[in-house]
Amino acid sequence: MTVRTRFAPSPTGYMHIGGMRTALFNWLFARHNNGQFILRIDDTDQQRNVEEALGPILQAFRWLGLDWDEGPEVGGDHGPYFQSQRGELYHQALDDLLLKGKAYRDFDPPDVVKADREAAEKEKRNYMNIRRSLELSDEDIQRNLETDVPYVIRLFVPRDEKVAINDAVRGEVEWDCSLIPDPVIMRSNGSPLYNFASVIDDAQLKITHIIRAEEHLSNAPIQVLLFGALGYEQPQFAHIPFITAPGSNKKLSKRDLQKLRNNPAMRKMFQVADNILPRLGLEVGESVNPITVEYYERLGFLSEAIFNALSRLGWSLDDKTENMSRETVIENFTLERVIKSPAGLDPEKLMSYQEHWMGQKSLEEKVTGVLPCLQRAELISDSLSDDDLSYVGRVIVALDDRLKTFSDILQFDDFFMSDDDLQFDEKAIQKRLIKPDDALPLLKKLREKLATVESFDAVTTEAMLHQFIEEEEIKVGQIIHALRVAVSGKSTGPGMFDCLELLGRERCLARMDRAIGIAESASAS
RNA sequence: GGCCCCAUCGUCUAGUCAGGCCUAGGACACCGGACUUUCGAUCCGGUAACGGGGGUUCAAAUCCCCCUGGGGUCACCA
Repeated sequence: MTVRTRFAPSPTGYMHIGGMRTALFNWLFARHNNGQFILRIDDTDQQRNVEEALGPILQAFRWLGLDWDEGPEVGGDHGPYFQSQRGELYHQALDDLLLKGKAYRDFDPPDVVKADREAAEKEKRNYMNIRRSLELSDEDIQRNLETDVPYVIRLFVPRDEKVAINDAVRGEVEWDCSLIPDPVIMRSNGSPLYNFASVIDDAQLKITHIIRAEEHLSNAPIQVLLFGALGYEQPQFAHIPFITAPGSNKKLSKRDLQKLRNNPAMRKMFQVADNILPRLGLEVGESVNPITVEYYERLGFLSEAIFNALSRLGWSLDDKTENMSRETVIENFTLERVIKSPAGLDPEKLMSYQEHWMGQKSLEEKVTGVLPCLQRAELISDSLSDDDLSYVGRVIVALDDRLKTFSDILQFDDFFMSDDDLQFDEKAIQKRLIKPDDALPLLKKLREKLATVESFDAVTTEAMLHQFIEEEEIKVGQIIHALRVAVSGKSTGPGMFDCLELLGRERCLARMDRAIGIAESASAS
């Protein structure tokens, strides 16, 4: 039998990282078993524009490299793949259940049901719905229908039975039906509820394995009952652990976005977003934040890294392998190696995957990755000459592994700013140019020497600087920090002489003049 | 509260089903050292865990029971 798995996102306008991980496991299981992965869209009661809200979600799938065999854009033999278009199928199933007596119309108005529930709560007993409508005669029911008395349809739960699943990750889990109230499967307005629609869809789409997050475990008994009542075979369930916020064991939720900001492990991710996103013309919000996939794409993370990190949330290959390619994960992914306990998202671990995969990238790939960031931040023009490209390449070579995400290039914007626009870090100027008494005189002397050095390549300037140090009888540290601040505006950066060579003589001298001017006027006042 | 799930270093996890190879392995983080003009990187080294209590057994992280702790879910949401 062909393995078929699915993921059923609601068109919300963003892809949650936890949902992405669930989708990934479904996709991996399908790919590992040469099966099919289906995307189905849960767009019942959607007010917003579905197509627009679906865009970022499909984009997240494409970015991560998760292709789907059936679903939006690609179609398939089991469609439609939008729940909103499957209404007819739900009603056929409903009629079937009603006919077989497996479901019934409940004419109790909502306030009566609510009162029942409150009464049970008050008496501290378990609420079970009172099946008053089951007492109705056929004539009563007929009359109710003719006079349009509103009703919902409930599944008739056989209270003397037990339901069980053999979960692929959790093993045998059993529920006592005597504790399960009859669930509503169709609203009074005629629309189906999730638990019901989902079962119909899964059955009709011939889904063999339902892989979903643990929070759905309590939906399982009802769905199992539904599969049985409809005469469908029960699919294999696999309830994978949900993802928790760093240092917590609570489910990572979009509702706790503000709380996450204060989470020590997440703080850095938000700070990066606050600093970088505006420069890219974006801002932190519902759709772009550390728990959405778009955040990582926008900030120039590698999809290989996110794929790797997501794979490791609740799954491992063995006792030591951490860095895995898509192929390796597909080849080795089994539900057997999915863990039961919650999986915590660790931004630092994620970053270590990112560093690993960035290290695998060629210079060309890095240039390509960095360009959109530079262009969006208007640090480089949209029409690039070969010289521009090779300059970006040389900067990246100098940056070496300081470039961890593509957007990190913005931290080294001094290579791309004009000499007049360059911002000097005030603290750095203070510490390196103003505070040491000898800094300014030395820097001025060095400036004159640099102006006359015959070539401005890294080797020559380095040799020159060492000669300068000997002549002045100083240590490297007494001049090089001042030089760095003067030339880049910052106190840290790539190798000093690489920086000089990249910028070239004219730009270095111009920047040194500006820095000297700033420092002098600051110390004068 | 009912039902259900879970429990190994600070974190993610290997080991649990088929008890001994576990003086509990790896990774991230952290601490120290080396290198270094800064930052970063790299290389060496180090600290650090089986929630508690009972069993079973020659032997328990692993099997059984109880306790404790944490979590999920209880809609005419998905």
